[in-house]
Amino acid sequence: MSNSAVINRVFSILEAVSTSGSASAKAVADRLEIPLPTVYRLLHELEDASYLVYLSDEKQFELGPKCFELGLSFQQRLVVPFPIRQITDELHRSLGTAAYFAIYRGSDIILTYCSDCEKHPRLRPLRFGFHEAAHATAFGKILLSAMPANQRTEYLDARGMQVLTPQTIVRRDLLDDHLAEVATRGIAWEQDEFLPRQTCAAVPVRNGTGLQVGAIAVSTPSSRATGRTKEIETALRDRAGLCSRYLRGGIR
Amino acid sequence: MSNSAVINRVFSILEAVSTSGSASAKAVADRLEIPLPTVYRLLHELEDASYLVYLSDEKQFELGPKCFELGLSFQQRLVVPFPIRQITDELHRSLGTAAYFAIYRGSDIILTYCSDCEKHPRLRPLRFGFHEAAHATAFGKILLSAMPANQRTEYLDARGMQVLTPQTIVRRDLLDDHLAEVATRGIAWEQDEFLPRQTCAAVPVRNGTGLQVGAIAVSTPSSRATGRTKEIETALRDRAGLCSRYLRGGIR
DNA sequence: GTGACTTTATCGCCTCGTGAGAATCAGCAT
DNA sequence: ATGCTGATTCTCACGAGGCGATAAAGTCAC
Repeated sequence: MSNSAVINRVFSILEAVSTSGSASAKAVADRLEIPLPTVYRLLHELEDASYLVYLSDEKQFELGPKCFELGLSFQQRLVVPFPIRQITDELHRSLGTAAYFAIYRGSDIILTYCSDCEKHPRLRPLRFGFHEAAHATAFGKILLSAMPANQRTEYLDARGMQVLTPQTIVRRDLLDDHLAEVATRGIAWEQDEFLPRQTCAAVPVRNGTGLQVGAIAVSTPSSRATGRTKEIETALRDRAGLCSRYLRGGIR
Repeated sequence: MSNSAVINRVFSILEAVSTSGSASAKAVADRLEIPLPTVYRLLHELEDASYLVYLSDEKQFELGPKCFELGLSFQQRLVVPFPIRQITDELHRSLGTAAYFAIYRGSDIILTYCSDCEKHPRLRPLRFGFHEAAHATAFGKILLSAMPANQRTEYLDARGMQVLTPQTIVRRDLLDDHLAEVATRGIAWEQDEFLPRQTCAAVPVRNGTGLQVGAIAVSTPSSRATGRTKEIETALRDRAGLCSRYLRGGIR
């Protein structure tokens, strides 16, 4: 509603080129159902701004260097402090699971650090920058569990609740019950809800004022999680405390 | 000229936020001299599109996840084939210098792979994605030397010829002479022109049709380059040949 | 040179962006 | 509570400039 058509078009073009890898003017016009001359105009403006480049040999447009610079800038803005990385690494090693650190940002929670190895790889979709499917990930649930009801509704309505596995919780009432439990227990579990046969757990990290500012999490095959819940929970709470202490004071 | 004001404004806002790391609406308005209500409108459109996020606690806007996705997409588009990386790594090891691979893209040459180590670090500004200052870098000269005069003029006029060190060639006639020599010799040298006390060399890489498609390069402190020019040149030509052969055939 | 395609130029219509100004909201100190 | 300050949103009338059907020009392959 009430959005500038130009801006939407410009970004839809950028994204069309991005997902295609490279695209001709005509391909973009067809795909987005925008008249050709208009597409050319916008493509050229994007090219002038260095967000696109034109490969004249192949008559194709591709993403330009400015896109990479934006990505870099985003990344630099979210570098995780060394002590937090250390704590996450140590969690990874001691539990023998992939470990993650995620941080609040606006109304989202973004994965900013992964610690894994060949033997205990991270879940494929979980890389730096991941912020989707909050209802189906352990650290996403931490975010949701701390939200007031109306904000949670808004959040979930805006992004939807995708069905990722048969176990994904998609009924809103069930999710609310589940999140209430997460909030009281101070730990979020997720079994086969994001990826089949994979289990995750997350615990909130707080800053000096006691506010949740992020979460520390682990993932492991569900087969290796059974019988270790107590151990994992203790390890997570332990490391979350260390992170919170660092964010509170600086010194350990 | 004759550019859409909206589009320029949108991207200048995006870049203002990017360079500031985070910025309030008022700061953006002041910096770009755009009236406040307009800035708010555009900021919100960018927010709706997930190119910005609004941190309500701090009343600040920052780059959103879509920016990172664009950057990722750009990066994935330019991944260097494994054999080329191997050749560059091997060059790095055998010469004891940082080594680089850069590729043509549109009218630019973009650095797509760096091979370095603690002992032989790359030049700081040269990271993946680097494409500036073609007149002052060895692989940039490779690009320029292969351009017809009018195209070269256009290129240099568009980006200017920044003075980076006292040795940087900024007189167009001198550069043309220099590039003519680069073209005939098939190797580009750069001594203290990009960074003081640092020397680079680059040799073109060709594809099956004999067209230059990129360059392989090295950098080293100028003090360690003297007396080794022949050795470096041979090593570079050697590896460039391997790269070209790979691009020509696939098999080694 | 011919045909199929890509890219640019033209141009009047009319949308839709624009920004001054004012109202509203949010936070904070008194 | 009560102002006070600064951030944010709303309103609205003007007119710049985006839009796209159409057509012309360029480009390339065979």
